[in-house]
Amino acid sequence: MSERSILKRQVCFSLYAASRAATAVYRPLLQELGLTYPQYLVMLLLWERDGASVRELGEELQLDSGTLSPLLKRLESAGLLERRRAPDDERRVAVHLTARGAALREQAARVPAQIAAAAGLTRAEVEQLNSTLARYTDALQAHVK
Amino acid sequence: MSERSILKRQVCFSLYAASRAATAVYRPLLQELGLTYPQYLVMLLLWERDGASVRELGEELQLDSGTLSPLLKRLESAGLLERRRAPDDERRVAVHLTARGAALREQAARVPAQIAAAAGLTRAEVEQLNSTLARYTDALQAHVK
DNA sequence: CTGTTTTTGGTTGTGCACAACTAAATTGTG
DNA sequence: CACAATTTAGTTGTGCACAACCAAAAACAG
Repeated sequence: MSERSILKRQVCFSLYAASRAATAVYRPLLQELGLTYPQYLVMLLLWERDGASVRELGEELQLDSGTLSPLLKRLESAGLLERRRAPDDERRVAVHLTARGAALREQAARVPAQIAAAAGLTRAEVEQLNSTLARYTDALQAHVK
Repeated sequence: MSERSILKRQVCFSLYAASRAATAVYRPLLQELGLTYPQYLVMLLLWERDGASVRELGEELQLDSGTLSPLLKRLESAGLLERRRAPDDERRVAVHLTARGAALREQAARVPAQIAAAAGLTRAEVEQLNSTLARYTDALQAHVK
């Protein structure tokens, strides 16, 4: 293990590299849908929770309005969603799918299987990786606050 | 496990979130050194391999010149390094630390321990996470080419 | 009800990532 | 040697991330 480079010995770098490698695998698949990877994550949420507010999306994705506002604006001008001020609380902006946005779900349904094929990990390994990462993220986030 | 949200069930999102959470823990520590996280990675490499070329740095970091060129320019104007065309092959740009850049290594030496404290994983878990991530990244990268 | 505080979303500015392209230097081939 | 192909850095343009700041709406306190 000591022959690994200075970078590869650090978990942070492995994460950083793995995350970008995963995004690179998604890129060509999502390009067919006209989405970037963060846009795809937003759509995943909206397909399950149409009408979520910007704050709720940000909570799930751990992204602030400085990232989400322009991203949502791009999805809006692509005709996939609409933003409407909530009538009962005008601070909130509810994000609603258009028919086109909702329809995209069918096409996107094929994506996860294609990714899984590329990952080269067993289902059990995926489960374990996922849960270790979740604990790691939680520990780090607790430390920042 | 099925009560996890649509996002948290996907390894790709766990990676994406974990990577950003890790960067967020580094940020205040690196700010004292005047570095961003990707800049810190470049400095880690240079502290071990002063004079590496842009191509070599990009190979290790999996970053292309579109990312590295401006990043190196910022480190250069911060007085931490210099870029010199290699006399034997003028296509290559060798990146050399300045005295200030080399000296920063002492200050940076404290960073990894502070991060480890925040991670909340045992040494064995870190080792396993790291090796699973490396295999995952390799599998994904093989699939892209 | 009035003034303050909090919540919510937005804007601006900086720094990655990465695709697409360019230019210069080197290498390979007939 | 001539000249095509390759290697190496750099530039430009788009889209995240995130800090710092702002404005409007709502909730709260006296």
